[in-house]
Formats: sequence, C-alpha cells, structure tokens
Amino acid sequence: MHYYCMKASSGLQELNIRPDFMLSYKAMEKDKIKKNLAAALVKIGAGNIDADLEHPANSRFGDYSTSIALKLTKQLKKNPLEIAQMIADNFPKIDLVAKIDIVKPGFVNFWLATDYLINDTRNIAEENITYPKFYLGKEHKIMVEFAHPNTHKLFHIGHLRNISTGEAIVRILEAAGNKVIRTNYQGDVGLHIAKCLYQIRNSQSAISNYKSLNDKIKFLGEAYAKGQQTYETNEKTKQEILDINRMIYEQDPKIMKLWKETRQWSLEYYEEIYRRVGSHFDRLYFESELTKRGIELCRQAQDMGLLEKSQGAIVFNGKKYGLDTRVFINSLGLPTYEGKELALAEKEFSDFDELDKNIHVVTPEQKSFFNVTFKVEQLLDPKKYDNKQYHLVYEWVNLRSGKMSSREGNVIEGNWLLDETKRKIQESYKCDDMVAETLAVAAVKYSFLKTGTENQIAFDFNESISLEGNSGPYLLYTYVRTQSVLKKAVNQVSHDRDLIGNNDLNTEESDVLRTLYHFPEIVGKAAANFAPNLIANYLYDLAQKFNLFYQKQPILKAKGKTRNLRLTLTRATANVLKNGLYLLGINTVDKM
RNA sequence: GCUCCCGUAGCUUAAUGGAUAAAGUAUUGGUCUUCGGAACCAAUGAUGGGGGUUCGAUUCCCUCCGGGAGCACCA
Repeated sequence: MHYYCMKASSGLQELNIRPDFMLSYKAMEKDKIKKNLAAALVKIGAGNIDADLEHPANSRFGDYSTSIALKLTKQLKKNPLEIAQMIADNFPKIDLVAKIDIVKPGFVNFWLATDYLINDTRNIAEENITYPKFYLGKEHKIMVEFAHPNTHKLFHIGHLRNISTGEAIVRILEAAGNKVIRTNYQGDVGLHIAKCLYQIRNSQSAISNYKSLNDKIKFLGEAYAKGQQTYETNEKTKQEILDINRMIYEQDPKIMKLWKETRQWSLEYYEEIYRRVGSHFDRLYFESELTKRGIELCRQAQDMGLLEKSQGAIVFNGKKYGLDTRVFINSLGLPTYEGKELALAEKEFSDFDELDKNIHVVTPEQKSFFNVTFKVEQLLDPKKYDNKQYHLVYEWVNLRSGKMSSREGNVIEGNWLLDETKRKIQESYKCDDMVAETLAVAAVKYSFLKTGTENQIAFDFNESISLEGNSGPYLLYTYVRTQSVLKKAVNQVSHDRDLIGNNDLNTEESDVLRTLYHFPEIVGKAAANFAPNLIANYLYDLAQKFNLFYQKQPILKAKGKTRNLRLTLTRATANVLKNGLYLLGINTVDKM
C-alpha cells in the first residue's frame, strides 16, 4: 500500500492532518509514475525529492506532466531541457507509459498506454470504482454538523446552500472511507423566539386557527416580524419580550405550551424540507437542552481561571491569545450562544464515542465565535478537543439587489425556490411530476455546489437556476442519453470481448477515455479539501466531452470492436455521472 | 481603528506557483436523411491599480482602491 500525500489547501493547513492519515491509494496509475519518476530523479543525482505530477490543463501535453526539471536547474547547474531529457532517459521502461515527451521550457510529459486506460474504463463500466481513502484520525469517524435552521423562522435559500454543501461533504467523506455522523444544531431558545411568541400572545387570533403547515409557518414569520418591530420601537414591550425570553430559558409552564406547539410546527416543516432534498440527521441538537449544563461548564471554566467576571457578565478575555473577548454568561445570568456551545461540544464528543473531527458547516461571521469557543474547549479539556473542531466556512447567498433580511421582507424561502424551479421546468418541458421534482432539486443543488464554498453567491432566479449549459439538468440529460443508448444496444457489450489492441482512437473517444479515469482522484481531492465543487466541475467537463463524442461518433451504428469500445465508454460515463451526482446529493432519472 | 474573506469576459463562475487564463450565460452566425435539440460547432469578450519574490504569479508577499464580514452581554 502506498501512502500518498495530497497537498492541503491553505484553509486546511490548520487541520494539522498527519501524513499517514491522508490518502492511501491502492496502486493507481499516478503512484506508479511517481515511483518511477522518483527513481529516475535519484539516478540523475537530484536525490530523494517529491516531484509534482499533475494532469496538464491541455490534453495535447499528455496525461501527466511534471515541472520538476525547471525546479532543479539551480541544484543540478544544468539547463531545464537537459535535465528533462535526463529524466526521460532514466525513467524505467514500464508498459503503463507509452510515451514521454520533453517540451519547451522543461516539462516532462507522460502519455499512458491506451490499453491500460481501456482496462480502467472497463472496470468503471462494471461499476468497479475504488475511491482513495482520506482519514482525519485513527477512528475514521467524523461528525458533520449542518443545516441548523432556527425554529420559528423560515428555511431560506441560505439554509438550502448549507444543507446542499453539508450533505455533499457527508457523502464525499463516506466515500473516502469514513463513518460520518450527521448532526444539526437548532436554536429553539433566544430573543428571536421571544419576539415571535410575544406577538402571538398579544394578537387576536388563536393558534388553533392555523391548520395547514404552510399557514402555520407563514403566521410565525409574520409574528416574528411584528415582534421585532415593537421590540425596537417600544421600551415597555421590549421589557415584556425580555421577560418572555427568560421564561423560555427557565421553562416556565406559562409559556411552555405555546413554545412547544409552535416549535413543533417548525420541526415538522423542516422535516418536510429535509425529505425533499434527500437529507436526514442522526441527531438533532437543540439549544434548549444545553442551558443548564452550559451554565455549569462556564462556572467550571471560571473556577479554572479561564473565564472571568466583567461588568456583571462572565467573559473570556481573548487578548492574551490574540482573540476577541466574548460573553459566555450575560449579566442576567443566562448563557449566551458561547456558553451553550461548551455544553454542545461536550455532548457531541460523548454521544458517539471518539471522533476524529467535528466539522461545523457555518457562515463566516461566526469565525470569531468559533475561534473563541474552540479555544476555551481546548483549554478546558485538551485531550478531548485538541485539534478536533473545525469551522468549514460556506458563504452567504445574497440577492443581486442586496442582502436578504426578514426586516425587509425579501427572504427567499427554500420551498419557494424549489417550487418555482419545478414550475419553470414543467412550463418549458413535458415531464411528469416526479421527474420535474428531481430535476428541480438537481438544478437548485447544483447551482449552489458548482461554486466554491468560500465564494458568496449573487442570487438571481433567472440566471442562477439554469436548466441549460453548466447546470444540474444538463448533467441529468447527459445521463439520460447514456441510458437511452444502452437500452437500445441489443447486443450488450461483452466485457470478455477483447477491447485491447484497438488503439487507434479518434479525438472524441480519446478525450472521454482520458477523462474517465480521473474520477477517483477528483473524489479524493474533494474529500481532502472539503470541496464538492471539484466534483461538480469534473462531472460537467466529462459530460461536455461525452456530448461531443455522442454528437460526432455513432455508437449503435458502429461495428465490432469500435462499437464495443463506444458502448463501454458510454456505460462508464453513465456510472461516473451517477456516482458523482450521488456524492453531490443529486438523484438521477432514466427518462426526462 | 484593528482582524479576516473576496475583486477574473456585459453578467454568473473555473483554474494544487506552470504551457495559448477555462466554461456557462448574453449577443451574432452555423449544425438535424443521424443513437433524445434540456444537445453540438464557431465568432466576440477578462485577471481592480502599482511594486516585490520566482526560470515562471489569477495564485505567494507589500501597498493603494473597491465590496463583504467580525471585533461584550443576539443567535
């Protein structure tokens, strides 16, 4: 077994991933070339160094390329082309490599033997795909905490981006060999709820008036907006809202009935959305279950000298660590978000035995919050928390016209977006309800996932949710094409049939062939960088190449070996699309 | 004021320090006697400004400009 270290992106360096837990590849093409390249480098006197080896962006530069010769000019005191030639001359002859080229400034380009690639493709066509392993510790166990909508509020398109990202991260890490625990932390106490409940208590309409889930959620949203308004403008009601907030924290029976019922509305509403987008959770955590333990842990931290009293509150003084100062227990004696986080961490790290890592999928404005709480946890119990917590930043979904805010009433609800997309699909194309639903979810999820998590999305319905070009429906359409062809292929490809020896491929066949085998590597990279967009981009590239191949090269009308090869390429493309889309949390359809 | 993130074609986005900066969309023109036109081909069009490190910078460093976020009792 070779251990293969993948370079972590800058954001990942703070994970302190130990090399032996990185990626363990089972002898892939790349490892074989790397090994022989290393041998050649020793031979020419460059010593034991790790050379770069990548797929060139342009396929005319071969399947793999290294720029190591350019980097060795000083050390070897030779010009790069000379060094490149020496590397090529000393590279051990192996069947895998058909050709080595030396190019301009000093690149060494490797061309893989077509026979090998065809063999790979045949494996993929038989759905025999092995992903590289990516482990973050010896337990191979990771918690991914995502979605986290707060009760009594709308599930908006920002949450939709979160849940799409979180779900994809979960599936990718699972594919990379980990046991993944899905959790979801929801705020069901706090001022936003007090505002909402205050308004309901003081309104004329009884909550029993609202029957459908839709009406209930709409009612909650309106109540919150009004409560928010009076909180800001009326000092007297502000005090009453603060009282209600305290009652919720203290689980005062006078407010519990209303709180429980409205909270349940929210939870049912969220369950419906989770089902709709194909997510589920192993454990839902709630702020309300953390109040008591949060206070206890803060007291404990205070006794240890980690937290201190300041202006009636209990705070963490971050200055000596270069961090912000933040409040853990406010001057009313209630635990803040920070205080409760200590109790959450304790639960999360004991409910499922030992974890290698806990990944929190959360927007960037909570950086300061996480830096501080992670620090306090680590000081509280280094053995338990050291290097275990990670804040995976995903960025906001903003509107072209500006930020969404409930105050402005321009919050775009997740369900609305899915419904609108579905409607648009059904207006433009003939397809049944199930297919339209799958396509809508695919279009929405893909539109979020194709962008890197660290980029803000400027959302515009007509432009963001596309059904053509680089879109979810395009990938599904490509998959449907493959299914259609494969169904019509009366003589299924016989995998025993010798495809090898048919090396005279045309450009389109070759391009598909030379893209298919990247798939496991891409999944490994996506896992190591927590970057679903790498898979999205790869699938799109593959789909484009397949569609061009499909356009120019008849599959079913071809004869003999050519037909078999083309069918194998088609089947392999289908499998990569299906498996890749699964990793993105997107279902395929056979007809559309 | 301090800290962090982001500035790539009209718009939305790609690009482990590598080769001619890649797509979608929009605009214009083309492809159907052919396996699904939600497709394919072509044209037009870009790294915010200025320094630096390097054989090589969209990428790393400095600075300026522009956008976003955070910095004590919200979550």
